[in-house]
Amino acid sequence: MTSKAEKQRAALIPVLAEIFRAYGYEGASLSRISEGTGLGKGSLYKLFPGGKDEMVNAVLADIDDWFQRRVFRPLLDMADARAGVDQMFVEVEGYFLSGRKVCLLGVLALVNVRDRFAEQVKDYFVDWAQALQAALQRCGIGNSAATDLSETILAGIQGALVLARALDDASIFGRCLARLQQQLPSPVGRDQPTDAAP
Amino acid sequence: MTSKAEKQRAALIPVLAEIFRAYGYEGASLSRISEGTGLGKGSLYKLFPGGKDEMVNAVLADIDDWFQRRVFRPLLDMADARAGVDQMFVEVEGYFLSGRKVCLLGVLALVNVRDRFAEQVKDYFVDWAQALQAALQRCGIGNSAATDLSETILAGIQGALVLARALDDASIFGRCLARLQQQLPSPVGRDQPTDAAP
DNA sequence: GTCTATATAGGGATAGAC
DNA sequence: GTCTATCCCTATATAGAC
Repeated sequence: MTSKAEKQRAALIPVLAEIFRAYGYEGASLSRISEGTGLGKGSLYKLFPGGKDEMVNAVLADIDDWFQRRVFRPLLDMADARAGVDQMFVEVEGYFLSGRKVCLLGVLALVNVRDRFAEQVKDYFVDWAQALQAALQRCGIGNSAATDLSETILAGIQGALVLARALDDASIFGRCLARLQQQLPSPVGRDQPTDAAP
Repeated sequence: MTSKAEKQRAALIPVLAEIFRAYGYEGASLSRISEGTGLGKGSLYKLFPGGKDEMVNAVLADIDDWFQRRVFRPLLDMADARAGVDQMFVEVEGYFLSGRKVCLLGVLALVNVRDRFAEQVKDYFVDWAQALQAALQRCGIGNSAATDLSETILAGIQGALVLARALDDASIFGRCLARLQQQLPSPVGRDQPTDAAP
């Protein structure tokens, strides 16, 4: 049983995630990783023989797992679809620390190390889009409208992270999420305060 | 007169922009730049004594100039504010090649070389947000609603680029832009086909 | 299991030949 | 003005001491 090493590996994932998030793949040098984790390079290679690539893959697997459990599956499984969508917004806001953290998948999507992690990046967004689309349909939205809204919401979230970071103003993230949520149909017996103003 | 060198520099900017866009700051090595521009490192340093930093700054200045002329100033100056906003969407779609190119400012916003270009990144988005907000107000939208919508649109554009790239599907970009445009008030005598269904 | 030392490659940057 | 050669540093990765 390599349980010790496995536990250690698992404990490192969040730290590694933070570093890759902050500096990107190329910007996250082993020295920085060594400094951030408090482990020498030798130890790092014992735990991740594949080097940075393996670290990123481990981080991506962990992120995927988190989203599957906390976001995608609730969207697909919850009896009350609308509640699943609402939960998604709550989880997402928490996950990105209300806009102070950036999306590693988004970072990897933009730069051209992308080709190395393209499938995982794509799968992540495809899974999310499909789960959200299905939930929106179950909310009573038509097929193509649900696809559109799902796309709008995913793009809106990613863009909110970019903008919050660019303007160095985390509050943008919450506001964007709230407006995206307003585009949802009212959950029964509540009207949307979008158009008619006093 | 160093006009020759200046012209050469100017001609290089778009190539450099493409490289930084594709690979990010850290991923754009001088070898890649040398290969992409067809110039040796020596020549590059003659033209940009400050190295990569100066190259990026030159690219950012060029981008800023382009957006000022084609997007921000029209938004601020055109008598018909709504036409200015419409032009923005057209220009943006063209600029990002309908979603096949990514936004360098967005890339720089996400990774932590960011601190080095933070002001320029911030200024770019601030200028855009302010110009758009002003135009939207002139379209008859209330102050705070215009701020909200301006934020939504900027985030939506950036997010659409991320998503298009992540899913490797450029068509996403156009669809997202179109939906953002639908959130604008109707330009007089045309109704929004959003809510009322057949 | 951890770190230090080291191998090897590639990074940015400059000097100098042409 | 351009490239080649070169400097020095940092990067990744490994080997081996403890």
